[in-house]
Amino acid sequence: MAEQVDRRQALVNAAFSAIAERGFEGFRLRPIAAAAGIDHSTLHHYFPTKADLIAAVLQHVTSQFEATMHVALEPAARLRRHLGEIAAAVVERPELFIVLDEFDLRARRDASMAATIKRDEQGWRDALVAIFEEGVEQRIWSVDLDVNASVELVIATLKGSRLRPETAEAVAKQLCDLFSTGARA
Amino acid sequence: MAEQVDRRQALVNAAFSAIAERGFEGFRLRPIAAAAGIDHSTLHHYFPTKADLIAAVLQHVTSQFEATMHVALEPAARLRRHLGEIAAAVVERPELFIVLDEFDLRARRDASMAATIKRDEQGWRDALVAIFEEGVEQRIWSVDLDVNASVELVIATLKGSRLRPETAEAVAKQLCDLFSTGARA
Amino acid sequence: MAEQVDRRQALVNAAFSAIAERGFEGFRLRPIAAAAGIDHSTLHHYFPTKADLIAAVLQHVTSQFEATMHVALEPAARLRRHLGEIAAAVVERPELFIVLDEFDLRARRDASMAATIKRDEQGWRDALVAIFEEGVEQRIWSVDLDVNASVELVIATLKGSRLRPETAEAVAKQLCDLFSTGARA
Amino acid sequence: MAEQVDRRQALVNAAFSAIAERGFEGFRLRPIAAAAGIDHSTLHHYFPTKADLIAAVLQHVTSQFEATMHVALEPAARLRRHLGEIAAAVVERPELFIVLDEFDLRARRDASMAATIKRDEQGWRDALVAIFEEGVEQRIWSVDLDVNASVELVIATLKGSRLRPETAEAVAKQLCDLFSTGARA
DNA sequence: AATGAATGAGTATTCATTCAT
DNA sequence: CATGAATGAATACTCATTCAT
Repeated sequence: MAEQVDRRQALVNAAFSAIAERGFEGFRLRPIAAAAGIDHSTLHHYFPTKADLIAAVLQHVTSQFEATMHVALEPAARLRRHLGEIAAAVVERPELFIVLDEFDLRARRDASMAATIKRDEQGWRDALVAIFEEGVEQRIWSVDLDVNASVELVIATLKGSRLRPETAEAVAKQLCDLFSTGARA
Repeated sequence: MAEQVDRRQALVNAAFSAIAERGFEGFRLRPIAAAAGIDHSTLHHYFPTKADLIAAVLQHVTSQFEATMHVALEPAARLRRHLGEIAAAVVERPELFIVLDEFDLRARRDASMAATIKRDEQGWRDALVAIFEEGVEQRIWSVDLDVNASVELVIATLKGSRLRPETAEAVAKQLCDLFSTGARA
Repeated sequence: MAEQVDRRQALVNAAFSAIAERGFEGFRLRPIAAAAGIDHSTLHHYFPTKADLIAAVLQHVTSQFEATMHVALEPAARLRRHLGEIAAAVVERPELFIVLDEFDLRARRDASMAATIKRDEQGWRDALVAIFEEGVEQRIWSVDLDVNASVELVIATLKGSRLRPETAEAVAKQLCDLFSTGARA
Repeated sequence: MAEQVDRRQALVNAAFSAIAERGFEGFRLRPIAAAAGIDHSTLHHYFPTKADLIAAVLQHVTSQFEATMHVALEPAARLRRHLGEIAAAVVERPELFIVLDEFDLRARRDASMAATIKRDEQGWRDALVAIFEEGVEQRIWSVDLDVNASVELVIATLKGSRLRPETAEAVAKQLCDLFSTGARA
């Protein structure tokens, strides 16, 4: 029983690494099976089709993004903490975000993949909305602040940082500073 | 003579559309040739290898991004104008940005592609640096403004908006507002 | 288990016949697979590349030339017997020698093939050297006999007979007669 | 007019070199045309089909083997001279003999090629027959000498030497010595 | 559960040849 | 004469999937 779970997980891990390194374009089942130490036809016992394995990888990836929101903190600090943590994650585990990018791009042509991603992002989006709404309520930010646009800005910025991990932290900090103090002389 | 150019261009256009619609993963030469109305072996007369065609598509894509900087404007207005124009382009021609995303992702595994993209982006990066440096000089923005981080923030944000065209304009405006006035109450 | 060996052998046999009949120039994999009664892609299950199949054919061919030297015989008789046996083989199985010729020619441009052939020929060459050295020692042949040149002469003659099987036996006999009566001590 | 002849010859020369270096297996028309400095479709103006060009190469090769028999010499000396000259040619222009080998092998599957080669060889064969018949007549060699077998032996030996130019001269000398001392009347 | 043999549709690429110019 | 565009049949090789064992 445990074997099964392990094998499945080994396959998902191998698939994840393969996608991170070579993208979907060069994603082939045989090397995945080989990396997991099993015959390539045995792989089909665990994942009947290639799409099934890919779906499992997506699950695996999204499951790593349990919202790390620190609700106890006041909004500005919470935003800073959140942006910092994600930027740090981009630096520490760039493959995770590379793979996410692959999935984001693929979701454009795969409805079920798009749905999974959207569901997963909703939690994130809601948490960000909460930050900004609380911040406005507490007069940290102006009542004129466009909450939705701010949320999308944060999301877009973080997504856009994924391909350049080396700039992720500076970018996150800069965005945070703009929200905190603005840029005027 | 004109025929040649047309055929080549027709192939590049067909390839561009195919990548926009199906990504690199499903990018096959036969349908491209068919879409251009020629035999698939004739395609190789124009582009000896698949990579050659892809390179031509990349050229075609990057050539559409002639810097649209309005140097006459003062820095803040220039930034606003620039962000607005790109956001508008994302809305009007989302495929262009989708394909750019495909190339960005592919560049991670293809050095020559990475070089082409980097060269192309350098002009953009330089123009943004100029905006912020002039802005700081003219005391529009604080001398403490991290110019490089700001540039990367703008780039990351715009790249991150590519996958969600519907939010691109609001996001660009929000970023611009933060630079102009900040968000404080 | 037996199936596997049979299929592999069937492919090698079919490949051998194809090379004998049409040479390397017209050597294509599909007809080989068809002759062995399998799909052309299944062929790649047994021989990943064309070169692998060709290498197997070479092995198969060289393995048929286990030295048929009769060490018990005295040198002159041994030479006569050897020449006679090879000439007879050229007559009985001309395809074997045709294919050998194809490989000899190909070896000029394929180092690993050249190595295999050379290794295989070394045994033959050594056995011939032994015949002539013993013959000189026993004063059957003159001490002035150039052993190496004699060995190369035998080899060249036999190789040169491959393309004209109908003359092979007369040629072998004639060469033998010359050695019998013309090189005496 | 002279241009035409030159172009044709340039193509034949280029084709000859290509066959010498890569054999028939890798013999392609485009590189031949390129080597001759013309477009690949212009080649078809001079040689409508690939086979036509190959036939011209064969003509070119066989034309280089004008019998170099020195009829004035007495038979044994004539044989020695002839063998020496061919062996020297093998050493000096190995490509010529390599290409001949390619043609010999190909002639097995191409009747018209076989005919051309046979016709060309007939002159050689006749000259060798004359040597041995005169030699027997003049009691240089025994009346028991098998003239035809001797001729075929000479031919086989020389053909067999083609693939090993480095041994050609020693082999020719050895064969000659055997005839000198071993077939005496 | 696991294997390896088998499949067939598909992949880029090649090449002799033809044809309009 | 010469060109380059165009063809189509062929070529080795790939890969997800299936099936008998």
